[in-house]
Amino acid sequence: MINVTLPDGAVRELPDGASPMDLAEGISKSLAKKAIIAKVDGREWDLTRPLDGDARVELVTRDQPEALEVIRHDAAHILAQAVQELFPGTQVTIGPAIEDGFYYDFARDEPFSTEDFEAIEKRMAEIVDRDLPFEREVWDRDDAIAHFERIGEKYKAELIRDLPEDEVITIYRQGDWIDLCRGPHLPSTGRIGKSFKLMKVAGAYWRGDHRNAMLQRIYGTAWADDKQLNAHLMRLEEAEKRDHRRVGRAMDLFHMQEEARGQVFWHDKGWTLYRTLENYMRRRLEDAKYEEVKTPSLIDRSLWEKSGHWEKFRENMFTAQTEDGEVLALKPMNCPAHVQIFRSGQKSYRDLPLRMAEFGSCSRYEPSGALHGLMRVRGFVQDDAHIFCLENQIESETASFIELLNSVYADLGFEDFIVKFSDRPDVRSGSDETWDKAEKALKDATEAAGVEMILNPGEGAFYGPKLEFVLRDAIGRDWQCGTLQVDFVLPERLDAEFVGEDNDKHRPVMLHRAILGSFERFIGILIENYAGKFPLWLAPLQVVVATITSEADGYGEEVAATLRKAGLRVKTDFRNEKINYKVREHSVGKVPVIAVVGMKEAENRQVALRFLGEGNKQQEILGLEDAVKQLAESATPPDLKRT
RNA sequence: GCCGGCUUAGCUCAGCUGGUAGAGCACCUGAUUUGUAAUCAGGGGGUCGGGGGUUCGAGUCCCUCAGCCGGCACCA
Repeated sequence: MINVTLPDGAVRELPDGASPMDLAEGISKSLAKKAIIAKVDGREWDLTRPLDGDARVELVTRDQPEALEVIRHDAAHILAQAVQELFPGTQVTIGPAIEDGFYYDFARDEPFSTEDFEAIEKRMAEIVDRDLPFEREVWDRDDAIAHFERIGEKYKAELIRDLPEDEVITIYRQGDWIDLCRGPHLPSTGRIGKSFKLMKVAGAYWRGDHRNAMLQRIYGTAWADDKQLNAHLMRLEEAEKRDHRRVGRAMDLFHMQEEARGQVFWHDKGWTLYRTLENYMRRRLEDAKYEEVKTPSLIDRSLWEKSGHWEKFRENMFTAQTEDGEVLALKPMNCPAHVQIFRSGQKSYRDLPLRMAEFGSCSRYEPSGALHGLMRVRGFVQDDAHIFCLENQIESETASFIELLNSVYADLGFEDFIVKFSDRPDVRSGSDETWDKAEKALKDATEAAGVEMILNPGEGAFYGPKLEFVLRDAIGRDWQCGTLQVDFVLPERLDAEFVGEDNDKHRPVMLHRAILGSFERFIGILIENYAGKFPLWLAPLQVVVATITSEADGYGEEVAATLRKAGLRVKTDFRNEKINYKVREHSVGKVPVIAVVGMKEAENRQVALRFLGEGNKQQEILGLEDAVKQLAESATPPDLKRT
């Protein structure tokens, strides 16, 4: 007999060789039905896998979030089986559960198309109906390799070969189909249900390496029930409406075109938004004791060679050649230029920390496939700054940077975001000792600031480790916006120095940092976050004064003039149209406030303010002076409200 | 850059197995002076992404280039 301890502390006796399923059935039929997997002493465990002794056992049921991962993983297996049944000769590789779904990578000469999805989904449903038990088997390593080689699954064989020597090779069987897999799985295919849907096909390199073969990845989504599935599909549909490219066109913010790939034509309204954001950032930087500079766009290649960028990023730099053979590069970033300003004249330890900011226009020749609306462009402006400081100032500078970033993000509507810590990459500059020092300094400082971070191994910059502040777009894609990088390398390479207390020359440490990252990307995220319905202070057009009859136009003009005088961005709509028409048009155009003016208002010197909202007509009739006062106040940028 | 898909009016999209292009919205004109999400009537607008080919005939089939979209790779 074995003793099983339940989460509530109760202990149950079960016969030897009993499985978590037996446990569940012993408790209640409905639990046995709802159970997905078990956690045995904290380890994930198949329900049907016999327990190997006394243990703490927890049953994970269908309604728990962890269950979704298992359902999705199972769905990936079923997808692979369906594909192999329908398309013989297709090799399987890997197929994990991911956020909202799963994928499976296949090797096949013929491309899959979304037109194949219907047939594949149908076959998947059949496999669910077959209710095949998932059976876990432990295989000998060499047998497993030989088996997969024999059936022509060279990717699987390679995977097994590369597993650590002591790894237990487990194979999961569903009917006559088997796959190398760590598990766990549901007891049978019937338990998964049919709340899944194939979403898209895409190319993906074997093992994520571009030197390897290109596989075909089929993405799917899977949920515990149809309600969840439909809710997810609905969310996606809603998210699509927030796409910054779509909203940007609809609101006439910007456009892009072939002749200037990866660069933005900012229209009047988009540029107003941009400038509002820039002015806000400028005030925040001034408050935080930064100085602002401006450096050249075209800089001789010799400087890029010194900094190390030429060697590492030459292919991604735009260059220009003069008549006499001089090669210049359009600056892809600002740091070497800032070091030049630091180097001009003498710097003393008394000048440190020196915080040098620039709204720096940068150009990078990004790979064609990487371009993506405003999120990934070739011409962009960073809210860049470099903090030249002493080693013992890294911690306090990191702390105040994180505080500033938090405050800026909160003002712009982002309360939570992910922070990643990226350490030394394989190809890098600087000695291991320098890296040890830089990584420790950044990590300690971040921890001291109380920030939770996710480790992102090997993803640092070539000159130093970095903190990445990641925001999410409407459909869940992550984009790095803010960053903080500790750099002991560039000051050395570019020979930056200051005179210390001891009257000797010393190297400063450089902190590279950005809050928005690039205006382009950040505005893209901002558009999607607000779905174009910006808070009043950011909205490019804040108020439309719309008259009901042309008799009120004179008063309407006066209202508009008064609002403009109070600093608001105002347009008038005196067209010969019904008020319904005007309200609809400006609501669709996401104008935050419509000031409706008819003869009633004109006679009483009032305005009817209608605020952008979900269907419900929120309006307020105010005296002109009160209305102006109220609007001017709510249009005040958050930082100016605080002072 | 790689794999796949897409590209028809300003926008969103129709156009079956090849027989020389349509809708809604937008735009323009006229009428309507209107009270909180679309007033009515009329009108203009497309070398169907570029180039090449097959065919008596190509928006439709084939090749090629470009751009965009979705992933992957890259991201100082």
